[in-house]
Amino acid sequence: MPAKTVPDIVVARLPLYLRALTAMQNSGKTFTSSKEMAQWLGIGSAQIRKDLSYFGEFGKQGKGYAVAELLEKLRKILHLDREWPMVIIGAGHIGSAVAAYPGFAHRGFRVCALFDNDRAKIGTSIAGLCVYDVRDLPEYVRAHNIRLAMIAVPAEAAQAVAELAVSAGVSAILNYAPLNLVLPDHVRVENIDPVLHLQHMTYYLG
Amino acid sequence: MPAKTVPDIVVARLPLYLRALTAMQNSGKTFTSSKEMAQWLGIGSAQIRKDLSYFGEFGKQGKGYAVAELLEKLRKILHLDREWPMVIIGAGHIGSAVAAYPGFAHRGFRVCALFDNDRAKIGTSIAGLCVYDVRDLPEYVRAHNIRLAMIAVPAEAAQAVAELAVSAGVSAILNYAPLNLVLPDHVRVENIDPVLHLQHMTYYLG
DNA sequence: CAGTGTGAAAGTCTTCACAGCT
DNA sequence: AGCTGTGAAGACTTTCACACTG
Repeated sequence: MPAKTVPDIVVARLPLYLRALTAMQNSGKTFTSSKEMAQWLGIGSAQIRKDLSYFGEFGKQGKGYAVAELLEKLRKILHLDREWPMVIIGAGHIGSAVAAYPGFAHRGFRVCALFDNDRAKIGTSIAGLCVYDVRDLPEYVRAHNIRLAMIAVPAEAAQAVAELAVSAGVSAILNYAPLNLVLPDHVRVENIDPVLHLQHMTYYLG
Repeated sequence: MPAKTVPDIVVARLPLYLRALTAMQNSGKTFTSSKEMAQWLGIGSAQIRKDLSYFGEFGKQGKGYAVAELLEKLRKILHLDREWPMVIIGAGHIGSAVAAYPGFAHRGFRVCALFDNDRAKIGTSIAGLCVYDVRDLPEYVRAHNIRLAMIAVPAEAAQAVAELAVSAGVSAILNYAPLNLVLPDHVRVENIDPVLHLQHMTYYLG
């Protein structure tokens, strides 16, 4: 569908549009406009129109966008017209909290299992999910065709488990460990480090 | 110190440099170069040099950068030469996990207290911190001169508590609720929504 | 020589502004 | 009349490449 190749930064905004549209739908709206979405999101309306134009023409001239229809299109574009199974590697503080996060299910994702190397945790269950030995990760990933992993182990261990996951077939990683993972180009990595955000903001807090 | 005004995107990278340098220091390195840092971070060396040049000249020609010295300079620039007290609003899943996160203390931040509106939680303690009534937030923020808050309440409640926090003097917010907060321009807001990252990545997972 | 600091060039992203559709 | 979709302009960011320094 994309005629030109789509800038990554544009792709990154689509989930934002999805989120705003979902909120609108939940509040009963059936139509919206680039202007309304823009106010909601705090960005410019032209940007939204241009971003969407990379993927097709979804609006009705003079009327705006049908919320349900645009939602469906965006979901298809982002491959959210299916459910993505995920594993979490690391069953400590962060891993447990992420496993218990109720926000995944309704937005396209399902946490299947946790992995750890701590014998005290292996075999227990967290948030209703089994904790397996990290050595069984490759087998599990292959058996269940897992493409997505979240890494929530200490920084020292992160690179090694990331490589293990990738060698088993994982091709996208959401990394909570505070370091930069170095992985083959075909693997997508996104990072979450709250401290980075805080340190960014303190710059402005004279 | 900044002669020109510094692009925000440059400021956003400084914490990354800080993190890499800290890791280098912990592994015993005393000198590094823009090239080495660049490999570590997966970006270009020229970018690092140019970013740093907005703030001064920190390198030694032909030698590189003294790790400890550059760390100190960056900390000063980001105002991390002090400890920032923070509050967490919302003592549910996410708030509790964030409160228990051990990664703040050594990177310039200290969680002081949690706030919630659930009578069952108020008065209890989580991760060694008191949970207070959210109605006492303004008083607490003023009394302790809090500038930073993390919001971890359900989406429906987030805008209201953000406004409450801001009216009491909070000027930077790290928002874990999955919506866009609309606040006065002088308030800095950064958002963390793991699902956004996942949805970004699934685009590329054919 | 190895590596910084930096103008200038190249590249990318956002915003403008308007033709065209309903 | 109101709003989309989009070239073209403008703004911003990254990268290049080299004079300069210890």
